[in-house]
Amino acid sequence: MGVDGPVEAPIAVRTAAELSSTLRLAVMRLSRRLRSQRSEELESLPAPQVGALATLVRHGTLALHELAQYEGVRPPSMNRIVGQLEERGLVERMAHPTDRRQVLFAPTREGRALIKEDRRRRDAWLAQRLRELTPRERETLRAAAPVLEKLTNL
Amino acid sequence: MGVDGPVEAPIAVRTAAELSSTLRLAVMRLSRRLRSQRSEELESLPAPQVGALATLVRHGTLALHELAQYEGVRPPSMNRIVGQLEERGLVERMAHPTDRRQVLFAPTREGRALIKEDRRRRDAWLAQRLRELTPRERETLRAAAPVLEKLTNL
DNA sequence: TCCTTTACGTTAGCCTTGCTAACGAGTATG
DNA sequence: CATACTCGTTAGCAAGGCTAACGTAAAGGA
Repeated sequence: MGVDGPVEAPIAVRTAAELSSTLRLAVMRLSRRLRSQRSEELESLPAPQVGALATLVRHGTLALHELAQYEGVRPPSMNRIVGQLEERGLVERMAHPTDRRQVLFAPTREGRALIKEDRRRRDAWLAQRLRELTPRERETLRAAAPVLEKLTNL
Repeated sequence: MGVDGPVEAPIAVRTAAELSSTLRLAVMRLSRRLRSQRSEELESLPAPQVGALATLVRHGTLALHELAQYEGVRPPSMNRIVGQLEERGLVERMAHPTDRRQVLFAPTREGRALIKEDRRRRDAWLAQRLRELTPRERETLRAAAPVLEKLTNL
């Protein structure tokens, strides 16, 4: 670690393989840093609950098995998670309009506020880092952002 | 699909706040995708063991408490983790040359090979995605890679 | 239509993994 | 040389994931 070249000559990215591995490393590390910038109120919430709540905020209303699938967890596990979220008043359950087997979950106003605050927090952290770049570097990232976004949809 | 240029009108990234949130979202999503591309041999290894092994490969030789710190885990937990890695022949323990309290851990040849294969796997996945971009988009990412790397070091 | 099959959510019970507390051995410090 | 501190380890506890099994609801076939 810590063997950085001079600032004027950052690591050259020439070959396709270099591009892959540099990009992979940077993205993984940056996401770790971002993940650690959790807001204080969410600190007290276990990670699985945060994940489920965030997914509910993103998608609106989901059945239990759908939510479990999104979170990469089995229905019984998700059952426990949403139970805890419900106890804290962060999600609410309701009956499916036509299929009475399904139980739908949606975030409450409070749940939504919590997630929003967390995003705001991470954005603020990243924004501060971006301010420490040169205008030219920011411009580069501005151009790259849509491409990175496209990459996640391939 | 558009041939070239901003025909698809991807999300415009104008303000600083937009840049932060777009970048944050893309980085988090991309890292999730990357994380899921774990190599088959590592599939069988629990995540904590993979993490510890990867850290050992990156840093070479570490004492137990250092490794625990890197992985954000308490010494007793790390103790169990390296015990399991040792059983599988992926790491080996040795005495500290001067301080007889400390126990040093280093990856074995096999452990190193496993992590290397995993990285190769993820690189291959990302490289394939990159090939699906336009040359112009790749060029954009090539310019952005060093900036992203710098970002992780701020 | 009725009977069988499938899907959904829930409960029960197990296993893994993290933690704190406590301790012995080794090192630093007065 | 006695005391305080550090490191690794063990023991025991709590949380969270999983599979198995079950009741209810919907879908499908004779």
